Amino acid sequence: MEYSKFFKSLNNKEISYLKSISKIIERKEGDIIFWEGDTPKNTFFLIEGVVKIYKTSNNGNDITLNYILPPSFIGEFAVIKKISYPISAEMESNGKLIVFETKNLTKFLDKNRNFMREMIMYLANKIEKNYSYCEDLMEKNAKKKVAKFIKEHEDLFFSLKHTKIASILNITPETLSRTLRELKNDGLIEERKIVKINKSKLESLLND
Amino acid sequence: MEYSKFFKSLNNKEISYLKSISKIIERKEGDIIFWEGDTPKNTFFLIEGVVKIYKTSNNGNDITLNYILPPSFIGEFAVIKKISYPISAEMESNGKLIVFETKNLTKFLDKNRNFMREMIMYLANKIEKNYSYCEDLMEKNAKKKVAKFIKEHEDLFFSLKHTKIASILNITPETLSRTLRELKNDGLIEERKIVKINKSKLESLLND
DNA sequence: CGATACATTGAACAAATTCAAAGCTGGTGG
DNA sequence: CCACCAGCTTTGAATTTGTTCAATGTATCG
Repeated sequence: MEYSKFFKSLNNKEISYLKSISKIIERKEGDIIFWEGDTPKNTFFLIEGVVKIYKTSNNGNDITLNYILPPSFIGEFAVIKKISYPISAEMESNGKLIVFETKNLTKFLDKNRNFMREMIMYLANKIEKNYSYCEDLMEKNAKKKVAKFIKEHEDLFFSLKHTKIASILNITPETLSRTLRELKNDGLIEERKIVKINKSKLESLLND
Repeated sequence: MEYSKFFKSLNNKEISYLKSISKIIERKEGDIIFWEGDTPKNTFFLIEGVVKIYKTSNNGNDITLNYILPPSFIGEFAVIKKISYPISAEMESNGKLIVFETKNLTKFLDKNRNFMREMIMYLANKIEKNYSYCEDLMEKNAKKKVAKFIKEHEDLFFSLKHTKIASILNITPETLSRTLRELKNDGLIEERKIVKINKSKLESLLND
């Protein structure tokens, strides 16, 4: 796996150091990456799939605070602050992660100026994304909320289950279902039936 | 003004450099710090007051994305990313700001390892706060939303106008008013009437 | 004493949630 | 190959909750 794709400012030696203090793991939809309260002994970097950041409230409901698309660290702020995770992270789809040993990673960060620069840029990006996500969430009109999500994440719209999309948008699956119907009625979404072409049968028909 | 209070890792020389590329300004409630679309020629650091971060949607409604309490940079991510502000910032109360020349500040950041470290910690903090704010906003129940705000920001609850609090919480002033009444009825809030003591009149009564 | 800005209240309305039931779909075992 | 099950999706009806808009109340300041 080409780490250099994710950490562009680092030279070969530095990249191989990062490789030496990490490993790549695969995770399935529904797998938990870390729970609220966990100590960040490992630092996770998403390279494939979708991750949901959430909190479980007293009454047991999950509130989605963010979703993370690769390439991105997950919960890096707790790592940097050296506090236990105040949030949970769960796979919303199958995916892959780089898992770093936190201790070595933070040591490396503290020593390496380029990596620091990259981290600053990375954190700034994350803040921007969080604002943008927050903006989407605060849209109270479900129709606009869903429309925005489809527009910005067509790929996720087709690859994630509706329950997962609903959870990302903090709406109920029922509302999502009804909203999609409305969007279809309004002609904003077209329903395409997938037509499988069975070539051999076509051939045989033509040859009759 | 003791910059060293805000930038703890810097030595005297560095602090006086920061002073040389900045000035302190005062702003009043309702003043705009920057508009969405502005180029971040200046970088703002809040040292007193409350700032609202928001976006104006197509239909003209403001959506609050965050509120900022001192000491804190405002819109620092746009400065770091060298993009124009994708958000607006407005004073929700009277306050004070440090205004840096962005060009010199970013140059300084790029050269100074301690400042970089401090910035990384600072950005991590901001991400954490944003999640926490997001959590509060996503609470759909107005009663809990308001209760949480009062609990976490008793000072702001008493110092900000209700319209400002409502705007921070993304609810209408009417809802806030009704919610506060409910909280009072439930005994979660006690209404204390402030009794002003007019000492001179008291004196004169006693001297009669 | 207005005037102005802010706060509260009421009634009608809009929109999402909840809960229950029914519909689909893909996979498994007989 | 069919029947059945489990998980996901859709639909309906009742309910809850916040918004909107209009009106009234309240406070502060010249």
